[in-house]
Amino acid sequence: MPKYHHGDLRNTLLAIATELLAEDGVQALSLRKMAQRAGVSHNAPYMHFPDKDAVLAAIAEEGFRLLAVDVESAISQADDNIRQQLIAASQAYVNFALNHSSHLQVMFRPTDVAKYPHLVEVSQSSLNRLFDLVKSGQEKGELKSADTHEMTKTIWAMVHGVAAISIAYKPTALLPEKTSVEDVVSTFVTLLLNGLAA
Amino acid sequence: MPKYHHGDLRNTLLAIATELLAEDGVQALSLRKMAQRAGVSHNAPYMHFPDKDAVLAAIAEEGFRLLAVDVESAISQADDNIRQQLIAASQAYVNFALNHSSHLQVMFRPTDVAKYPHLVEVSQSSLNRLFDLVKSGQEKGELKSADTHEMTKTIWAMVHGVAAISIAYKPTALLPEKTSVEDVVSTFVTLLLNGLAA
DNA sequence: AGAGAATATTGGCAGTGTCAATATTCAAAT
DNA sequence: ATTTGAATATTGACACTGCCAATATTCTCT
Repeated sequence: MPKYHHGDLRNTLLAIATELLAEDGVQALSLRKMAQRAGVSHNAPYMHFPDKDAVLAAIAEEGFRLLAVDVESAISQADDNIRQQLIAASQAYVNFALNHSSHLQVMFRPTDVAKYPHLVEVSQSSLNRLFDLVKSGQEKGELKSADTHEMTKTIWAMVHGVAAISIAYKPTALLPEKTSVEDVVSTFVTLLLNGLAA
Repeated sequence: MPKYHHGDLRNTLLAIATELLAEDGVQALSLRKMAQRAGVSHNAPYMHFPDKDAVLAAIAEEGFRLLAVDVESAISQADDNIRQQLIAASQAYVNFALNHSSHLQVMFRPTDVAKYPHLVEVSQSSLNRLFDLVKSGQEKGELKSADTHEMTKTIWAMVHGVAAISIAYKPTALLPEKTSVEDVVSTFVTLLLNGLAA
C-alpha cells in the first residue's frame, strides 16, 4: 500500500540511480526514469534535489565512499610492505574504476567546486589514505624523503590515468595483450617506484 | 544567398561543434543547435553522421590531431635533452587538456572501440610520439632499458591522470597553492623519472 | 534532357529537465 | 483534538532533444 509520502525517497533515488548507472550508463540516466522506478511522480525528485546536477554530485559522493572502502580493504589485506600495499591500493582503484565505470565517470566529471564543497572533501578520502601510506613508507626508509604530497599525487595521477584511459578505450590502449589489469598496474607502479631514468 | 546544398556541411558542423563545446561544454552540445548555427534544418546533420555518437567520435578524432600538433611543437622547441623534452611534451598535454577541457572530455569518453577503429588509431598518435622519445632516451642511455611500451604508457597514464583530475576538480585537487601547472607537471615527471623508492 | 543519387526540408514522436500551480500528509502549537 | 504551516508529492505544461519518415530540391552522369 504505497503512501503519499514515500518516507525515504532521497536514499531510494540514489540507490536507483546507481542501478540505472550500472545498467545503461551515465548518458541514459534520467530523473524521470529514477522517479518512475521509485514509483513516484516525475517531479518528486525535485523535493530532494534542486536539479539533476545535484543528483550527480550526490552519486559522486557515494562513489568516493565506496572507492575508499575498496582501497582500504585492499591495503589491509596486503603484506606489511609499502610496495605491496601501494600496488594493492592501486589495483583496487583501477578495479573499482573498471567495475563501476559509469560511477567513476560521474565522480570525475567537471564539477562546480564552489557549489559542492563537501564533494571536494570526500573526493580526497582515498588520496588521504594514500598519503598516509607514502608517509609511513618514508618513515620506514623505503621511500625517498621528498615532498610527501607531491609523491602521493604523482602516484594518484598515474593510477587514475590508467583507470581513465582504460575506461575510455577498454584495456585496448594500455593492455597490450592477454595481460591482466592487476599485472599492468603492478608493473606501472613498480616502474614509478624505481624510476625511469638510468 | 544561401544555397540548398551547403557544400561543406560536414566540416562546418565539426567546426561549429568545437565552438559550442568551448562555449557551453559537452552537456549543452546538441545536433539541433549545430544545425541552426550552420543555417540549416535540424535534420541536415543526419546526411553526414548516422547519429550523435558519430559526431562525437569525429570531434574526438579532430581533438587528437590538435593535441598531437601541440605536443610535437612543444617537443621541438625544447632543449635537445630527453628529460626536458618529456617535460615539455607533458606540459603541452596538460595545457591542451585545461584549455580545451570539453574537447578532452569528448576524446576520453567511453567509446565503442569496435565501432570507431580509426578513432582508436588516431588516439594513439601522441602516444606514439612519446614512444619515440622514450626509445631515443634509452638509446642515448638517459633512460633505463626496460620495456619501452611499459615505460611510455606509465608516463602517459601519469600525465593524463593529472589532466583528468585537474579538469574535474580544477587545479584544486593537485595544485596546492599558487603553483603553475607547468611547475606541477615538471615536478611530477621528474619524480617519475627519478623514482619514489629510496 | 533525363534519371538516379546525394543532399536538404518539413513534420512528427517520445523522451528529457524544469517550472508553476495544486493537492495531500505530517508535525507541532494551541 | 483542531488548526495551521511546513514538508512532501502530483498534475500539467513548456521548450528542448535525438531521431524517424516522407517529401522536396539539387547535383552528376549518361
